[in-house]
Amino acid sequence: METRDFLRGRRRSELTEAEIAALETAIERVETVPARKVMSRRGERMRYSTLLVEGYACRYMDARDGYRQLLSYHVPGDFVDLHGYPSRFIDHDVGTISEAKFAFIPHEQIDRIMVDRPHLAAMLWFSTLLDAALHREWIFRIGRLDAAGRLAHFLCETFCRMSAVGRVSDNGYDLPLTQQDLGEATGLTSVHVNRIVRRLREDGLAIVGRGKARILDFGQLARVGEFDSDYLYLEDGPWKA
Amino acid sequence: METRDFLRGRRRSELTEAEIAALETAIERVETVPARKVMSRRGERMRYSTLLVEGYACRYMDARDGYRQLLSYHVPGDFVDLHGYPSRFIDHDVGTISEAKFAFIPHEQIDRIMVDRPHLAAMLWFSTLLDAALHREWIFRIGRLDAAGRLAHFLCETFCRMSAVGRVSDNGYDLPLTQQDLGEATGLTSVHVNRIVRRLREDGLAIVGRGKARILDFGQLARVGEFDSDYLYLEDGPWKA
DNA sequence: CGGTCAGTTGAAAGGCTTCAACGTATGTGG
DNA sequence: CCACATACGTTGAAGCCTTTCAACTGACCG
Repeated sequence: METRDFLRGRRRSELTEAEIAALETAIERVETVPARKVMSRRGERMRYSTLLVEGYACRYMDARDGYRQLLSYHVPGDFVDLHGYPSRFIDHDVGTISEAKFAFIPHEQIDRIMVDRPHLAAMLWFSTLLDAALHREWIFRIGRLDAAGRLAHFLCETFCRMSAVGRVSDNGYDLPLTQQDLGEATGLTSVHVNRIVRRLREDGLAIVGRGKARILDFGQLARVGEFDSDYLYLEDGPWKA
Repeated sequence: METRDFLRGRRRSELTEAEIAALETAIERVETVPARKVMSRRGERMRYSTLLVEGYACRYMDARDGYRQLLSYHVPGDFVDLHGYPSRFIDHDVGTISEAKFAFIPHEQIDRIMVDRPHLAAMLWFSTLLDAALHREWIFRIGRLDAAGRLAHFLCETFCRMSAVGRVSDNGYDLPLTQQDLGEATGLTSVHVNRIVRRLREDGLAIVGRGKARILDFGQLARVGEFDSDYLYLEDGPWKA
């Protein structure tokens, strides 16, 4: 059951047994990829899409001067490059953060789903729109929040998403990002991320470091980050007070 | 032919006559909406999706302190809130910029397209992924470029998109955005936008004002904004030197 | 012709970056 | 088991890009 976490914890994602089985049989192979490895490159022709089964990955773009901008962060259950299906190629890079396990689904299999299973097709479409909603929230985060707000918002987001796929215990979860990575996700320098992480810790909001995050005061963190989990389309959980 | 501009000028968007006809007959009604009017509100239940036929619109989110963040800018041919189809509601606001004409397509009609016309359905899906690609570029723009770069990038993007749908003449096009709006799109204040617009003009790159933009030196503007039109999936045009 | 809204400009303040050095953990080879 | 390399994290000081605050201009309109 490699598709176990696909759309897990999301509203409006009712899949029938038959649909889950269809998705499962569409998988060609499952592969484990080392940490910090490029999976797909900008402009590359895509013949399959990959579902992240275990581990963490991200999308990113490179600026001319060598700086990176992270575009999204992915957790198990995310259909990472389904964006390459309708257009047959992708416009950004995809890479792993930690060691990760991917299920490969050839595009011909998705073609068949489009023809035979309109509802499952709509759910695949839906999952790419969840990414779009995530992107919009990142625009808001970077465009309108200050450094502390950006970090707080990012932490709230990862907390909720990890919780939805059962990867949170005692308000802590794996977050294998360096301060450099966090800066590339939030449009900040690693130096400034360092100072903000420290402030969040001193203020008792969250502890970030050593590949882990622990949320100490979600309510306060959500206030600082102007975070509202609606855009994640999650079933009810601890983040809805 | 209200769907005349749908996917116009985009690569990988071959629609058959029958598909265009099917889309055309899916339209329930066409409506003209005044400038600066809210079309859909965050959290609203959606029963139809709208195709922008003429005029300009945008997506946006409000921050607590009253500031807005624009999330995308829409030109004729854009299927603005198709994002509300698979999930039945939207997570952001949509409003007009100028007076605009919309074609309304009920979700039941899209359901039928999903069942009867898998290829057209894939094209609808594709059009929402163009939005996602746009969102990613906006993240990059705001996260990694300075003020001049952000404005330059935004101008290159609107220039290319307007050109693709035949709304550019003599390198000039309608851009009915105030400097305040431009600031909300780029994560800047209107005061700073003013200074940058002035600099772009003095440097001979572009003239922005009075609801119009004119590109004087696209190559230089693209360099400043680190702009590459790949993500727009456009047929060849003047922007590919 | 006053009122409003967009645009313009100057001066001061501030948040974040830059630069640079140092600390700390982990791993590897002699 | 220590010496060394490397990568990540920490801290301070200086500088700059952008914001903030404030005032003024110009265009349009009832």
